[in-house]
Amino acid sequence: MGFKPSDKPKPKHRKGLWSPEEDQRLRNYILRHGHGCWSSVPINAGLQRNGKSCRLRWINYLRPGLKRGIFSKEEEETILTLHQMLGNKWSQIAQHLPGRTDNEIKNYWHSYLKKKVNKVEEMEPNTTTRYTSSSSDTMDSSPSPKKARIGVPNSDSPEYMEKSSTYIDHQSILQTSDFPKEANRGSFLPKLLFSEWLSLDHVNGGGFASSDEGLISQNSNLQYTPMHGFLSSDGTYSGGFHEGTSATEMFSSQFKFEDQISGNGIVDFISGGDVNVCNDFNMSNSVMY
DNA sequence: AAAAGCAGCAACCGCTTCGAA
DNA sequence: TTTCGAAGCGGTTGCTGCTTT
Repeated sequence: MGFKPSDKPKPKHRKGLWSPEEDQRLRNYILRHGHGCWSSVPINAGLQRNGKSCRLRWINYLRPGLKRGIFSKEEEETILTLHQMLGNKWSQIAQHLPGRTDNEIKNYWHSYLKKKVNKVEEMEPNTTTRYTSSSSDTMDSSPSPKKARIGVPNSDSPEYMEKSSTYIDHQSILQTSDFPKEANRGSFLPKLLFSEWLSLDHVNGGGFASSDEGLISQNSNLQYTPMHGFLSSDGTYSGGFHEGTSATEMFSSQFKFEDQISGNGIVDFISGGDVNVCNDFNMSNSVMY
């Protein structure tokens, strides 16, 4: 009996939705050690998942700085514009929507924007597709009537607009003659970096704790929700951005922070000099996962 | 009140790309 | 140059909750 090496049973990986405990384990592990090689993450973190699944969970839901909730009008227009230019390059589109993931954008497209575009095309078959939202249909453009009923601010409301932290200069994109090339390089628009979130949190007295419990407890009015990030005590989402921070302020702070980064890595800005904590997060010109 | 239908979203799957050996 | 493993990406699936009948 016995197994030949090739017959060795592969470890049984859990599938399906992530439990809060799994999230906690993964988050704790990555915040402490960085992800390094994803295939080793579930082993080291004590998870019965495969590395791919861990990576996806981190990127789409656990990664700090994620913004959740309904898309603002600006975001919607950004997606429409970029989709028109880039096609289904969700990751590239996501690079221009700080805090949004490619998966989220893709879902939003398939569940809502695609239909909207089709509707416009049906209504105006002779015109070339106009992706940008017309002002007349923004009020009925809520992607999820269900959610609108449960108190999520309307995307046109001042409250919502204020919370929206996405900014994109459409003109600058359109006027960039070689836009697709530039977009592929992702070099001309601000990006949301994990490091930005860390730095802001750090600067604002967050004192990036080495444990997740510490991280949360530092923000006493934040409540972690396993699926949707952080809820502030008033129930609004606070996915790593600071409420009331304008897009300009946010990006200028990001640029300042980026200025402080030399070379290709983040060095020694958390945990009092424990370089190993963060040197697995590589800094590049694209969104950091 | 129950069942059916629908929509949204989280997660999986498989292909491609990249980099190291 | 080739091979192989890891990461990235986009398409798709399936579950869940809400709405409608």
